[in-house]
Amino acid sequence: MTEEQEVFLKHIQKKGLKRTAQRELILDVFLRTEEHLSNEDLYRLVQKEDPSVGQTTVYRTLKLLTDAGLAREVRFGDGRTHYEHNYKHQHHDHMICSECGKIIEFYSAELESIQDAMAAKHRFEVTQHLLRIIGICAECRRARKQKANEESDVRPARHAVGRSAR
Amino acid sequence: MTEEQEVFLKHIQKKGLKRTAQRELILDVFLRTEEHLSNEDLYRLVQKEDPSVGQTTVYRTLKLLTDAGLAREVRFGDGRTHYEHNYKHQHHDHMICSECGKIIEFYSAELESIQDAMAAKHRFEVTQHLLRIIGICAECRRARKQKANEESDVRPARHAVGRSAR
DNA sequence: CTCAATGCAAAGTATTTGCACGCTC
DNA sequence: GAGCGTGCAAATACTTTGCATTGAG
Repeated sequence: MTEEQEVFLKHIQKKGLKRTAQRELILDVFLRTEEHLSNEDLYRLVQKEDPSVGQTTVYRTLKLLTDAGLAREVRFGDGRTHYEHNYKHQHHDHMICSECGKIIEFYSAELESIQDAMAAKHRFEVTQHLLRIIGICAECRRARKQKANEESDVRPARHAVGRSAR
Repeated sequence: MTEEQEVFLKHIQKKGLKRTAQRELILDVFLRTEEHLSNEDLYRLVQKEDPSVGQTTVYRTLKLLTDAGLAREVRFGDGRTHYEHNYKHQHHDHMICSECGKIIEFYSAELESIQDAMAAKHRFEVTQHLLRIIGICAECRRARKQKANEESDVRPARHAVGRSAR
């Protein structure tokens, strides 16, 4: 049994809840997937292994995993909630490319310590923090630049490019 | 006319849109309110001055204001989108008390520069960033401590306190 | 045997869209 | 006058809840 499963079991027992096949399957699939999963994503993956599992159960189990400290909720601002591993995973932050949707994870000890210092200054006890940097990734920038060059046959075009929303 | 109104007007004209009483009222109410407004919040405030304005219009106008650079979307993770002033307002971040819901705004130049450095390292062009620190504010901590002291007549209680979600 | 867990359908939220009518430009 | 803007109702999208049934302890 993995450590995570033990943590889960302990949580279940402490809360007087029950161990069920669905919960174990959902946990299992979640653990196997090193990504930012939305409810829907996880639901689909679980479905592949047991089509009888309902979406509601996935919703409920993800909350449970979050409670147990195995998962972490992340909202990227696209309307749905994503979950990522939280057990023995170093805290990290995200850069999101608004062009291609790619998510880059990064970590900076300096960032963390300054955040803590800011919190301390306001005598605020930190439970968690979330940093999201939105912008354009290296690849999309390159693609963009290339396109601009192709167009520059006609006109230098040194103005800012208007960005499209949503 | 305030600077903001000029910016708005210019945006409207540039886009070939139209100046309407509703848009002006909504902008006006928004500018008067130095808070994090949800759509609903703004809608209610606008309603007080003109009950005929529809909620849809508020939704659409807030998007417009965001486009014009006057407002900024902020998602605190409670499911709805909030808006705050963005014109000539220094970028700032938020600490959110999970106990009382209070929002503390703060700013750190160091944080900003490290974020920029991290982005540069990944050759990522930053459009915007959002930092949210969730925890317990000074007041709620005090209240909590006091309560703990009152209870300590019975038992020293030096264990960690379990936090409640949502 | 008791009470939690599940799956379905229905109910909630928050937000967007289709449409007929009204109002700027 | 042409086309955008508006308000309403309906449609969406995501998530939660009520309920009868199933299953774990």
